[in-house]
Amino acid sequence: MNTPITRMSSLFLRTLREDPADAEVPSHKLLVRAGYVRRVAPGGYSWLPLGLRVLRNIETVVREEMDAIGGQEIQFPALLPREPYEATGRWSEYGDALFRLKDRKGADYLLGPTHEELFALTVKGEYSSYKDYPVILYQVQTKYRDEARPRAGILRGREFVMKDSYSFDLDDEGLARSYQLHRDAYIRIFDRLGLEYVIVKATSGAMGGSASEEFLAVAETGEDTYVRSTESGYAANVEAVVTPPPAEQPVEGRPEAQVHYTPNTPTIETLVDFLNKAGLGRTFTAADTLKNVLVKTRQPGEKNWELLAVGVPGDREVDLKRLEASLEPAEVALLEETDFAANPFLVKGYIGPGALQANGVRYLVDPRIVRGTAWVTGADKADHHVVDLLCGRDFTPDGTIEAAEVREGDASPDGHGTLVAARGIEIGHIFQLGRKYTDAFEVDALGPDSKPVRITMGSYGVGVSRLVAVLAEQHHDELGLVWPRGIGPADVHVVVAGKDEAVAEGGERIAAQLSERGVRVLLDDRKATPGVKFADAELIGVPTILVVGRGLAKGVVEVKDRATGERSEIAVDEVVEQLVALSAR
RNA sequence: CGGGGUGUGGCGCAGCUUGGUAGCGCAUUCGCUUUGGGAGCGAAGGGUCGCAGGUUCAAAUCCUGUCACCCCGACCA
Repeated sequence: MNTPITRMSSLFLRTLREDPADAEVPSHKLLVRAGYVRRVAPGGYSWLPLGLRVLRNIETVVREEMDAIGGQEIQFPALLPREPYEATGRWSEYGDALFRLKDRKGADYLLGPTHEELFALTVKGEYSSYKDYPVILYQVQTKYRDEARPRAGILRGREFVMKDSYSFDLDDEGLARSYQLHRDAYIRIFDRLGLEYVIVKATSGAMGGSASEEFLAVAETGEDTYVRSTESGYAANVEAVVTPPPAEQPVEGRPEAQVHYTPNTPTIETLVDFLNKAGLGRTFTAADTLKNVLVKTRQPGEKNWELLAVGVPGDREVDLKRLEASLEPAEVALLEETDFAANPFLVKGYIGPGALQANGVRYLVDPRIVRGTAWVTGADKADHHVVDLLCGRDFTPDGTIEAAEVREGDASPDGHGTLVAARGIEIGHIFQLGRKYTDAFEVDALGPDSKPVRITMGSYGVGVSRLVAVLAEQHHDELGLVWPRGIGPADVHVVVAGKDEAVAEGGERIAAQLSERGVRVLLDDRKATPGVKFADAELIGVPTILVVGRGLAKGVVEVKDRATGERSEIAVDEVVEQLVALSAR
């Protein structure tokens, strides 16, 4: 029960009065200023004593909730051989984000970005009967990703701590149960941490698999954009929004497509303007036009790029993130001048479905472009557009693709309400992987009928180190950090304010009493002025600040709530009881 | 990889245009004063000015090259 007292006089800590020059977001500035972390390399941070405590506290919450759903903790090396990742294709599919290295013999290794392969192989190695399943295994481990651009301090590093767990089930119902268990556990974890977050539909990215949701912490500084419906519970990462298609229309009896001479109309805006002045007897908007954007794609491991045309309504931009998510795991790049030169049928600014399909270019369109819709689009020669080009009659796309930007005010995909957008930071991601990995390694259990059953798998991640920054992002004010109770580096920060011996002894005595009762105490016993100590206490962000100072002679001390700023004078002989009650979780 | 920016004591910055013995604030050390809101006075330690080459009597400053880092965009816990 007796917890050690942390003395500021000997704590390995130096706070900074000024923001570090390289920090932009509040969490980065404050965690560095308050002495929680220090930068060592781009995307690599060392954890100093206070920071490490917060990290460990978060790990504890995560472990408790994982254990509560029957998860069993194990630990793999971060340094892994190439072969398992070769077997699942991820050695190449993961792309440049994978840290690859060679040992002295020239053998390929990688630093694990996530461990589906190893877990699948391990289960295969140990378990062989249906009686062994289901099982949930997890680890809390340092992961490595060669991020193109680490940023925002520990929010996006190249080395970070992740809790990753994996479920193994005999059938889809079992997988659904394991998925739900994790979903519920994550809700408990993030609730306990006092986070504001949303659960959104997600794309599965490089992991493969089907059902997938993300937990996004609400934060303006977040890198993910998500949308939610104004009227229903629908919420999704913009990358995962599925566009509801309009009704098809009849093709018979519709006006013929007509090519018009449209000089000087290389953009949608100039085109619409021109048509509306051309006396065609109707008004056009950008949404009546069909914009064809050319990109090139390359499958993982391939050398050659392939042309792809994407058709979207002219009033919308192509959202590259959405496009890439749709084409995963293929790489996507915009065309360069040399590509246009090599394909003379592509007339920049006037590309239409005709030339694309005549030249065998794969042509995918936005789901809004359904059979019977009429479009204004390029006529494949400079300064010419075609009007009334009818989908299903004059052109037939090779399929649809989610690539157009999602906008606030768009209809919600579930048919209820419209969408609004906000930003978030991904803190958890849950996947129903299915059998991608168990197929690769032939992970089977022998069923009751003595026939093999292919195991189905789920994978679930929590960004543990990222959570330190996310908490800082959501819980701070202009003075510094404000940790939720139980998560911060201490429960009570005792400030000895005053130089005389009695005050110092009073602080020591209360600190000792608190520690005997299991309260984690940070005791500021430094010979600094009160102003310095108050400022540091506020910067460090322990939830309760206890000031032992001039009131002590009258038998009172001051308790300050860091979050609300509320102060109250409490009798010395009652304060310990009160703080014990406050700090009990 | 594209665009923008920065490299000067531990941290934050000035000096560079117009070459001439490297400076300020914070932090650190010592002394005295001070002690409920980042104290005052005095003293002190600490810098290959990112690196390499060039121009020059002389380079932090000008020229060339190079490296690193940060920020904005494409990847992800």
